[in-house]
Amino acid sequence: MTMENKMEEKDIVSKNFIEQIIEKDLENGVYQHIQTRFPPEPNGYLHIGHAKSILLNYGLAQKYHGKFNMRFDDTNPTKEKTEFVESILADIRWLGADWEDRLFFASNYFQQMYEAAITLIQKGKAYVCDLSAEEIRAYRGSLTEPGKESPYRNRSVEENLKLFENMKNGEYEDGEKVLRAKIDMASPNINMRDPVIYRVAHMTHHNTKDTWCIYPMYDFAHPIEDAIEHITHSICTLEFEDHRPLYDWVVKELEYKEPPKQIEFAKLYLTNVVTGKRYIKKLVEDGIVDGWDDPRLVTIAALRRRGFTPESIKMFVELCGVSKANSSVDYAMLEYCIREDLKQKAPRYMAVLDPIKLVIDNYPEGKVEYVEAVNNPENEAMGTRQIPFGREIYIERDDFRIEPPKKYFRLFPGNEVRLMHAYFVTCTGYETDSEGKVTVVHATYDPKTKCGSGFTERKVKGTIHWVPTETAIKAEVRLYENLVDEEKGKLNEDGTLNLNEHSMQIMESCYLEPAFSGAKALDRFQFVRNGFFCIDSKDSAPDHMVLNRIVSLKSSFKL
RNA sequence: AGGGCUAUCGCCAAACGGUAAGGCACUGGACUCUGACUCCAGCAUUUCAAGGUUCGAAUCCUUGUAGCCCUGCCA
Repeated sequence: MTMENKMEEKDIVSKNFIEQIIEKDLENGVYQHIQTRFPPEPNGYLHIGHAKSILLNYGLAQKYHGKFNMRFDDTNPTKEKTEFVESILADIRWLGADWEDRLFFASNYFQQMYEAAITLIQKGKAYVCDLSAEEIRAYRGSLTEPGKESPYRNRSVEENLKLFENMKNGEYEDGEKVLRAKIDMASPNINMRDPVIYRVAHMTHHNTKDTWCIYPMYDFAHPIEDAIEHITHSICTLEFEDHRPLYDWVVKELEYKEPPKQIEFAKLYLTNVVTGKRYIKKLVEDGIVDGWDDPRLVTIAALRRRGFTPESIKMFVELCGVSKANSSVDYAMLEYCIREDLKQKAPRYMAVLDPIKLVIDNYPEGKVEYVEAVNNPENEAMGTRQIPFGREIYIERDDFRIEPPKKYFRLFPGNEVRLMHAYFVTCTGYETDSEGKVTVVHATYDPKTKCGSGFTERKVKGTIHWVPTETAIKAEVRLYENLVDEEKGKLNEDGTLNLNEHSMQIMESCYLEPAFSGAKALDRFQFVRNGFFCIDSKDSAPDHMVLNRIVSLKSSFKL
């Protein structure tokens, strides 16, 4: 069954709560169409959690024949960089979310936001406040006590208008004055206690440069951005639930037709994995990882470099579902998705990580023959390849035991196994060095048992991988494991992380089939559980292959 | 005068008063030129707890409990 079929099956079974809201809105004529958006602030790289939001918003737009907008929420020049704009767009493109010609910047709406603020002032719903940041905090009250009103709360409309214009014209220092919404200082919701909606910041903005020295706050800007773009369902994460009354207030006071509605869902966390922009940023800045695309991270760039496909991430996100319950998804689910996708499209090659020489004593010296191997038994369209076979080959050290444990059915003295794509061989002996370490394994082969010969007279329990000694390609391999936080994937109180010690292993060497013609470039590989490798590439989409022997080494056979 | 949100299997997650879907993980077994894949079987008499309403409750009511978020001129 294909991934698509599985997904379709799921769709039949249930709809998530956001889909239910949308369908009800469409039925009741609240909206004639639906429009969603993904609105990141360009202050870092995207990670797996953002993928959920992107794919959710894009998927919803597709499902209900609506539109999906890309929008940078760049209302705070102190944190944003153009560098991040580019990386974010590249990641979203890679994920396959298509914003068509609708790429927007909140900063392009600054004029409209400025005018909206004036509207509020004229309606007596906003005022310029001279209190300092500290004073505002003090006046705001606490979680259990109401706030008290600012002495500047009742300035006249005319005075507010003048003062706000002065703010815009740069007549005040940063922090000297702010514009506040006039709502309710006694509200149990702290966000409604006359929130600041405009602040002064003399700073060059990545997009608008020095045009403005006042910038709108998120709570004021976001509903306006959504309304301007005719967004219907403004989907965000749980921590904004408390902001929804303010969102609705802005949209109502500004009298937008068919106002957007905010819907919140739970963020995606991966169990024991460092998620969260803030934490990833710290790892990058502290040099604990090589960069934003370090394969041990779960940024989109890292997952791509590590070999995850857009399809696998899409499948993962859909499998996780959408709800309002805080949860942490098992990393095994992500691994399942990449296995599911790659097993159809990755060629299955052989490789030996820790080699031991196997000499087939009854095979003619100097003879080389080619055996034919299917590239992917589950996908015949991938064709076949020829592998040179000879008297001496490498096998995996772990595939030979002098004293086999119970139920071990690979090579040991007297036992016969299949060399994948080649012949049956029977182990006849072995050599060791002075320390007892096995250096060479001896065997004999049975010419009748060649792959493709149709030989069925007897069977073997084990099939092992091999590479020719002469023509194998030697490469350095890095086996990456997750950067795991033994606690919760979050920082400790003192700012440190509880990282595992073995977040990366480096293998000295790896012997690969000659099929890897571009092997000189292949100095780095990544390991995905159950034997999926990909070529580590910063510049292009990674090539994948499946090294099947790893499957048994890493996963199935537990001694 | 605090407010908001959430609790269903080890992990996600359906169920919308009619008798606990599905996926991941795990455990058996079959198959196998990859100990993989695939296949088949198993995996919540019970939904945070305790009461109540009802012929019938995960769903409604009451009272608790636990977790997450909120006191930026961040988003």
